Amino acid sequence: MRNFVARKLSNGAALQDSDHARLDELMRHWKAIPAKSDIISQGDDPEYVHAILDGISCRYKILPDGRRSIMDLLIPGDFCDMNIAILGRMDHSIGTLTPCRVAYISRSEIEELLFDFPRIARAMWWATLVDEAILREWLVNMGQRRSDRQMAHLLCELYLRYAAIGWPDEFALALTQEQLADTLGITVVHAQRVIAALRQDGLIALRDRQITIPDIARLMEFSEFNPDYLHLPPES
Amino acid sequence: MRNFVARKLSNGAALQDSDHARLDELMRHWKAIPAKSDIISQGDDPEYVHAILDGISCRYKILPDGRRSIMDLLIPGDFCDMNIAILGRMDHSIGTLTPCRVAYISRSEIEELLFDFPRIARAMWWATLVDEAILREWLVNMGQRRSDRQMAHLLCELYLRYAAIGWPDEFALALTQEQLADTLGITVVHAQRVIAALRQDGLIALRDRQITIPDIARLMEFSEFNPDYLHLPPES
DNA sequence: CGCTACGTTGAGTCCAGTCAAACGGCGTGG
DNA sequence: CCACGCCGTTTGACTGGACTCAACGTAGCG
Repeated sequence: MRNFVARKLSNGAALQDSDHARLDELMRHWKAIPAKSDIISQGDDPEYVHAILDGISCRYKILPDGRRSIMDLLIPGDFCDMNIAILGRMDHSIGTLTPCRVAYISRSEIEELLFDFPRIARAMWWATLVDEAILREWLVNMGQRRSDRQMAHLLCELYLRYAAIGWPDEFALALTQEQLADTLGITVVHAQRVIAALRQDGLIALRDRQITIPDIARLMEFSEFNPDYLHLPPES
Repeated sequence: MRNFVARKLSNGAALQDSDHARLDELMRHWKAIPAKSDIISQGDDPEYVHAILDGISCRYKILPDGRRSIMDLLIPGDFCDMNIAILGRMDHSIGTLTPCRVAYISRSEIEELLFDFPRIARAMWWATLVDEAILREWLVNMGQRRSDRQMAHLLCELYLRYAAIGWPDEFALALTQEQLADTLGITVVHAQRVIAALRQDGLIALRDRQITIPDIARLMEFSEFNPDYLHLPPES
């Protein structure tokens, strides 16, 4: 099984063999978590740092009236709570959307890692800053675009993020319409209509209840997608 | 003139006299920038790190059709581009909304600072992570709340952020309706109606074309404001 | 076989956008 | 000094995108 954490980080810094070896070691310990379970809950002061090895999870908050707001999608290679030690308590929760395999690493191991492997430390910084850039772009997306463009923009981003970790299979997104709706801040009913319209126009396709992208260039043009904010290395 | 950078950072770590002295030294060099000018533009690879000493500026992007999306408001004490060296080029711009005084610090001075003053370094980390938490809350705000609550929520946040740097005067926000509208992702016309409605209900007041808050507790209740995400120390 | 979760469709409502116009303050230049 | 233009604010009428409520379809599963 490939190490998607290493693949992701190598977009942020040129890792060497010793870095890869250490990362492989750290990913040995993992657990399987079913869909729709919390990895960390709001208010926790977690003991371990978690990284997604497989599946999709998300950062989310629940509002007083019960609505859920998804603020981040975490795919294989992403860290959940790298820096939470500095803030103390989690101000949001992290939960699985699909079944996930999640690596857990003790805080002391992380501290050693950052100290002994400066290239990895730099790549971790890069990853943190890219996460922030993604948040900013999501803000633009929600604030300024109509919901069909929003949906298309989100799909473009995920397509590129999967590409950036060298995902072996063709892009196929297994989220439910409710999960997509909570991410975009729209209702399930409206999400359904948006998806239907994008399908009608051939911008996306469904296979096995999963969303696929027949022509990424067309989808990017439709959603005015500019990949700069992902800070990926110039494509090889 | 008080050092708002030091005041802000002391919310994230207990600074000592030597830390304060060094921060005061670093803020010696500054320039005045008129309203509506860029401090850093998209695509730049800035040589200096900037901190706001006075006034309000913002992170923003311009969309292809000319609309502006404001993704962050920077008030005195906030750093603009702490970590941009790692990402290389700016994926957004930073510009003033009101006239500002902006300190500039060379990258090498920053590196020395982070190395020689571990308490400051830790506080900088704290500030970066709080910025991220604010972005996430803005995402919740835009996605899930109606525009009157959105506006109220934003005002509550700014009220607390000004309080957290020990702002000497009563809170009074000098942004135009267009600037607020671009921040919330609504139109100027609608921003005007929202402000008028909040005023009608006595939740906000205008004085000198500036927004003031007669009763912060009422405004917080109205907007379902939960201050946890700002990670401020328990109020003294 | 019936339950549950997810997806689909329709009708009506409402929040926010659009277009348009007018008002007030303020600085500038004739 | 006044006229003018600019900027930000205010108001009105209309439109439209997204929400609400409600029902039905469908596939998987105990």
